[in-house]
Amino acid sequence: MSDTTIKNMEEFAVVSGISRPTLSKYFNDPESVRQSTKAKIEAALELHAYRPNMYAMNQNRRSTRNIGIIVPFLADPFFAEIARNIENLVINEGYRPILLSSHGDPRQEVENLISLRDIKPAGVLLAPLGRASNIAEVGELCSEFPTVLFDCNIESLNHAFVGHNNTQATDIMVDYLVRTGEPPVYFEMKKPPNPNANKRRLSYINSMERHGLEPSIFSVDGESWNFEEIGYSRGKELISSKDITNGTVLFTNDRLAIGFLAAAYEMGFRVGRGNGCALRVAGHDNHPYSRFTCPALTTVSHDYDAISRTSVMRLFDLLENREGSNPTDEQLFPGKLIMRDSA
Amino acid sequence: MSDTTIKNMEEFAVVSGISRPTLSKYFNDPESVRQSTKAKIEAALELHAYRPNMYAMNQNRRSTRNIGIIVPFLADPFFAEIARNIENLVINEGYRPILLSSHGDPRQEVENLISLRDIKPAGVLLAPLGRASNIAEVGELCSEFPTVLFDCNIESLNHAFVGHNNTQATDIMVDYLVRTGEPPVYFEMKKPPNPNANKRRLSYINSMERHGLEPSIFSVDGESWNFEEIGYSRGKELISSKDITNGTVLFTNDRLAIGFLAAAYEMGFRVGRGNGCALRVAGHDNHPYSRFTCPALTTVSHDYDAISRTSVMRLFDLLENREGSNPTDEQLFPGKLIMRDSA
DNA sequence: CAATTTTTCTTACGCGCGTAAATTTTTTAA
DNA sequence: TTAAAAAATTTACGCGCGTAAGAAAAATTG
Repeated sequence: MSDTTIKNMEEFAVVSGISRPTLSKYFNDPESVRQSTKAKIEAALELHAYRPNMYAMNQNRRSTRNIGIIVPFLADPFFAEIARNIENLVINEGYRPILLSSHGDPRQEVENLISLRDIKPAGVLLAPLGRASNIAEVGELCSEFPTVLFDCNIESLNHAFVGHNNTQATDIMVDYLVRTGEPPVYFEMKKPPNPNANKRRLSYINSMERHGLEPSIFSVDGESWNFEEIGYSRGKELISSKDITNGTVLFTNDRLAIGFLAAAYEMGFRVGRGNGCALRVAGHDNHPYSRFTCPALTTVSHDYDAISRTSVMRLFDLLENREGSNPTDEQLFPGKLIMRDSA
Repeated sequence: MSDTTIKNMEEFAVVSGISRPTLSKYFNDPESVRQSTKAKIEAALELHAYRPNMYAMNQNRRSTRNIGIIVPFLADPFFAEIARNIENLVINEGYRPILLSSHGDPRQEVENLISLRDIKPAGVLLAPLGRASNIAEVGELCSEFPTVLFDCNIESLNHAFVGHNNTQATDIMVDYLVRTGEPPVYFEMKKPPNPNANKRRLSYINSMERHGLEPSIFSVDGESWNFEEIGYSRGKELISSKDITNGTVLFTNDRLAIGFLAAAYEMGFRVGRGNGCALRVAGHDNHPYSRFTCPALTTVSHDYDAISRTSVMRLFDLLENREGSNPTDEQLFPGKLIMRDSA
């Protein structure tokens, strides 16, 4: 590497012997110039470290290569994993992911949407908070930039969406539980932050009725994203009051189940499907920690890979051809039963 | 809101009746203009939605208001929490946090450092991967931008650092365990990705010797960040081979302990300090999930709040006054014993 | 080899804003 | 009321790059 510091494209044009407009072309797409000049440029690049100024580039570009990614709660390993997947896919497309978390707070979500506008993203991948989301703001964003919703749909927007088939997933779980033991009662939050919970509850009810069984639902208080805490404290109450002492409990999501398992353990109730187990417990999501609960949690997994891959793919469809694949399509991927020791 | 769309500061100057240079001043610091003009501007802002183009701003500014934040592994709720704290503090200072995760991969860490350069951050808060970090690259970044390291120091850089007092924290845990039961054996990874682990091991050894006890260490294989998996599988092996059947086990970190607890549970070993418990288990970090293990995990907490607050504070010290508070200082905050049921 | 196509070069302008200098206006102090 | 200080205005240039248009050079074709 040489000692001369190149501070702009003009200077790099001099040392590389390539004109600035051609360099500009190269940096926007290395394949758009002749092989021989590409080679020259890259040779010069080896000698004189230079990178175009991102702000100057994006100022004039019709479109930046930024892709906004908003998830509702990054401290949840579930979303952290999905975000990580999506980030990598976006990078592989030669774009620049900007990851933002709403931290479970609708105001933060709106803040994030505003931040995104500053960044003038080429497109955005948005997993909305759901029930609490500011639908008007989200709708505006969707019409402002090419956007794909994932994980949680806002149906009134009638916008491109890819996610998990909550109905089918709950269904196979109920089937499994009914087939292998006591039919499940259902444990959920009265006001779930995420509307997927509604789909899951309905699916539970339908499945139970299809089996000729009476649905039974515990709707507990709690509004935040502290699911483990809610599962733990409400679970303890229900066990104390003898509302739950045996049988099978199906939880809206793994995190509630994780909290409940802690409560059951603490109160001396053995969970599992073996002899001497009072309770069976099942979750939903295949949370990264569900393998390490005591006992390991039986759950339904999302098709993480298909969902993230398809979200990104559909976004780039939008970017390249706005008329392309039906932009209001909802695309769902089936869940997969993960049998472990808890049920 | 009016129907006229303002597309740049020039146009906004016309409709607001304020000159462009004054507007520029206002947007860089609303308090830098007279109250009366500030009021006029904000009145106009109500009528004509306008936001300065971020790219054009940052292109010419001596310094952007971007603050880069790099954490080693965002899918770990531990870092997710810290990152969330820091983000909020940065926003409160009127800056713009850019959060990047290295996903446990040193190459990704270098990628992140390079990405940061593009963004021309005013400053950066970096929690390095540690042992695997590319020290040369990190060092360059430190000299290029005002930087504060946190969580994990790279001592050879001799750079501003704020973190957890691993030595003291391990010490109080060993004290507690020795005082209340069997002295602990130590469980760690042979090649821990994070060098804090070395401090903890040394502290364990010292503490034990101070008590006149023989240190005993299990160094298990495994190099990745799948700590739970490692704790689980290695734990199962050690229990099977009867290397661990009773007594007290102190783990380098909570995530290893979480995995081990799952293994112990599966193999029918009861953990806790009550009667009928074969094993006591203790962790380190006060991981967000450590409250919900079976049994709840006794651990040592970082002073999350002080660490994130101080990191941000010291970065802004650097920003405002490069000569200020000794930039090579290492600042440690003591850990706090969290007694729960596992030990 | 000439004719055609493709690529590069030269020239020039614009993006939206920061910022400096000189001037004018407004506010504050005396 | 007047002088001094503070703030706003006008004017003008620059940041680093995108991009358009016409000329020139290089590669491809027959």
